[in-house]
Amino acid sequence: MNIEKKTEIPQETIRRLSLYLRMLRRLNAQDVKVVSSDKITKFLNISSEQFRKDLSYFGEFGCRGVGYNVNFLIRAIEKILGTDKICRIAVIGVGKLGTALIGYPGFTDFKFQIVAAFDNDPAKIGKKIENLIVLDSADVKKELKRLAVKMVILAVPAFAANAVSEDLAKCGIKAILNFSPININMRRELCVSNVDVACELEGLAYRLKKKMKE
Amino acid sequence: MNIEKKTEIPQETIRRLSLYLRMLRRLNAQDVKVVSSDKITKFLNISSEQFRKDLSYFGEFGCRGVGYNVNFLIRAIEKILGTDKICRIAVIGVGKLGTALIGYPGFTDFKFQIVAAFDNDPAKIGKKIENLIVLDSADVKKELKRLAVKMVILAVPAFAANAVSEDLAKCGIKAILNFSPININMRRELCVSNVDVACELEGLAYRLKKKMKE
DNA sequence: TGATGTGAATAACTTCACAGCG
DNA sequence: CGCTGTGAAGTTATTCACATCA
Repeated sequence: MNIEKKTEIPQETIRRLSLYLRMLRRLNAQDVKVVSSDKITKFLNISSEQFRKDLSYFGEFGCRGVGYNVNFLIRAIEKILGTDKICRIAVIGVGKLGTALIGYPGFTDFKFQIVAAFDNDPAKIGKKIENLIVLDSADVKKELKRLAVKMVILAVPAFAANAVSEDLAKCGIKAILNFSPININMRRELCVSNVDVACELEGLAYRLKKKMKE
Repeated sequence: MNIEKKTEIPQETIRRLSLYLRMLRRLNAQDVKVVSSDKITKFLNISSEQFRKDLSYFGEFGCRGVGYNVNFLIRAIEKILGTDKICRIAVIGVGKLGTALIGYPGFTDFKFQIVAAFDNDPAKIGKKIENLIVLDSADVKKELKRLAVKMVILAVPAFAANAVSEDLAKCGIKAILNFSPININMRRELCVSNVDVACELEGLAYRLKKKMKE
């Protein structure tokens, strides 16, 4: 039976799996071997039923009356997400944000590897950032194919984002994490996730305003 | 009648309002005066009904048979979000990411102003980043009160995030945009929005894997 | 006529309540 | 007994279908 197609899996379930994973890694680092759904979700603002339901879309991972084996569950969720194998990533645009992301320390524990950086600014091409030589954006197609990169982080200025994403789609990129403040044109064959600082701040501003009124 | 309490407003509606706003500003920059819900949503992967429904929670903003006045709608949405007034923000942690955010060019068009930067590293305190002198984290309470800051961007290492957020809550901060790779302890009086690069990449990895199977 | 605005219908998600099992 | 796993119930969000009005 196709375990992942029993029913459609909620979007949010996937996001929460990431959170569970992070928490589980923390527990693992603290040498916790077994943990209950209550414990895992205690600091995540998520109910334990939600946790169990989320996992239930993919199978059974716990021991009734006992809880979950931390190590086992980490591997299981990594496998579900597809992050059990090394994932090679390129960064396009090495302005301040792109540069910061290349050096991002939050990837420890993760199998994400940044293997290339690109920019179209001649002043930046050839420079070294962390362990990477900045490549010419003009060579994106050639280089990404050579490096077998499937996923990129896009951190170029707004005006360039759409054109770059078109190029990326053409050279076989399937997933883009977009930090440019623009909603890039969604082709159906492309997975895009937008991180938008201004949107987040606006959301906070709204909640803040609402809270003040109460 | 309390226009915002007719019914509860979906979380996602607020996020989408931000997207509409961005699109409207782009149209405005192109000197478009009036626009239909179809046009606005065309490049956003959102249905026009959704757009109209989202606005309907807050009132009526269009002209039947005609569409929406771009300028008027921009102001209306800004007012809804509470971003029609200048919003003063502090950045805590001026590592690479914090520094990049201070110089973030995506805030043009917005009324967000970064008015202070803090770090606890003596090597960084007193240095200048963009137009700001980096202040000592020890003075957060005093300075944020003085500067009337209600919202902060948190970009400190994971291990420090929770302690800092506790401090912030104590000194009257009401909203945190958290870039630290940790879910900070949600006090009820605090609005928190987490931006988590690893989670986003994991989400993409999952969608990528799923797409490959099809 | 042509677009908006909105109740009603549908779909998606979460919570509940409890059966199942170590 | 305790904690997991899960249908059913309840809640929330989206889509539909059409009344409305410049």
